[in-house]
Amino acid sequence: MRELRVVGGPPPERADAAQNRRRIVRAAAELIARHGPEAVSMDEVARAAGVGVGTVYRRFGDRARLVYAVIDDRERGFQDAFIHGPPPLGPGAPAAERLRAFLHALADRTEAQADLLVMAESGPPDARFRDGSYALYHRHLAMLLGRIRPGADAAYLADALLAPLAANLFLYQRRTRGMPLGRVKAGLDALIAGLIPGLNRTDHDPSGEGL
Amino acid sequence: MRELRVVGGPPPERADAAQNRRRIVRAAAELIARHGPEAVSMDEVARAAGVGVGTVYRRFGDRARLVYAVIDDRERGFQDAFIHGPPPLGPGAPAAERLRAFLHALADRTEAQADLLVMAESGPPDARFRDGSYALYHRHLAMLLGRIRPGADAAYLADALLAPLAANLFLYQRRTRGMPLGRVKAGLDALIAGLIPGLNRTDHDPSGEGL
DNA sequence: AGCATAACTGGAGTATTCTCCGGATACAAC
DNA sequence: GTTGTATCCGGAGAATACTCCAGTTATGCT
Repeated sequence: MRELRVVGGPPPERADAAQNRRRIVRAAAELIARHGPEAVSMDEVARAAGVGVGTVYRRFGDRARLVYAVIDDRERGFQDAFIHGPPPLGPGAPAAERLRAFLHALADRTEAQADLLVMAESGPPDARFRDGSYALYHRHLAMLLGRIRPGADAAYLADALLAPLAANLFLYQRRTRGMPLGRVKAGLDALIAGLIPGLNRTDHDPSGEGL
Repeated sequence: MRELRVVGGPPPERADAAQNRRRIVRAAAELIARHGPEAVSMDEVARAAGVGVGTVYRRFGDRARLVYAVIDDRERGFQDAFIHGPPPLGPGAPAAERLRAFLHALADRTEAQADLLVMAESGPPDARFRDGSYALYHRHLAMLLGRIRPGADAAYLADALLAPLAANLFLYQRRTRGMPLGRVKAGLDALIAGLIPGLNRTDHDPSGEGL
């Protein structure tokens, strides 16, 4: 009995190709960890992985996608913390609380991966959006917003709330403007306060954490 | 009687250098208009301007700054429409109305210059922020926000309201997601509605323009 | 006018991303 | 096992952003 391929699905990846992919990602991650994200060229990655540079491009298409593959490797845990994990990030808490918790968690992730993210978001202008994780965050945010404000344009607002966490702006605020991380989170709170019925009259930090 | 240079100011630009700068910007603008922004290499610009490529880099530092120079050339009018122009964009209208008008005008500008802006915002990650116009928009927005919500973090919120109008996101929404321009503006209205006391309870378009 | 010097010029050179395609190879069918 | 073929491999090559520096020129001072 032979298993049939899903109609229209992509052809399965050959075993050697899959192994090469893993080797490339691992080599890239190690080089980045050792020399910093900017100092690592595609040729070096290819050599360290023991493959030709053509293979790297065949697997990943461009530099941005390779870097995203490294990032995804690091944050698989975060990716389902807000889907399956415990409240307030995961299901169980009110949507407004989940929204806030999600943005804070995303700020923490951006802080942790900032250099890698900046590198990934350079390159093609749509690099950030075509990556699977952006779509995931967008869907999640749109779902929460849809519950909080049924009449609003959740798809637009999801993009608009993700935009201030673009790595280039985030890093500019943190490094050049010198804003502490807590101030960024408090600013995000102020931004969403207006979108949450019942909170829009106060400028106080609802959690009492201060900045 | 000799005129003294302002202490600490940059040395004045030599006459031939100023002429070369104008020739470079003009050549770049013409090449971009003819072949599209992506098809223009720095070497071509240099040749068309009749200078060496080293001169282009001496004047502008990198590709992003050259493109911003071309953009600035095109929108000098817009730059003071919201500073000296008539209401609701310029002074005279309530701050909340000016805020809304400004974001709409900025959306129109982003629409008009989208390809150029995308090109300019590629390159160094902080390309967008170090350009003079970003600082101008940021100051203006922070000033308006400071009047509307004295207690809020105007500097952060100004960045956050500029973020959804980053060219790469804007173009992705317009072209890939297929959002009409009016929907972007309506979404921005929804975003700021929460920041403006008294408007935060309605999802209606306050202007009645629809989308 | 002549001179000293700081600024400018331009093109060869470097580094890097990404493309292309002839040859090798894994996998399926028999 | 053998064979056919779709997929994959890898390095040479093209394109291009940016650097460097030896020679030139504008500018201010005397």
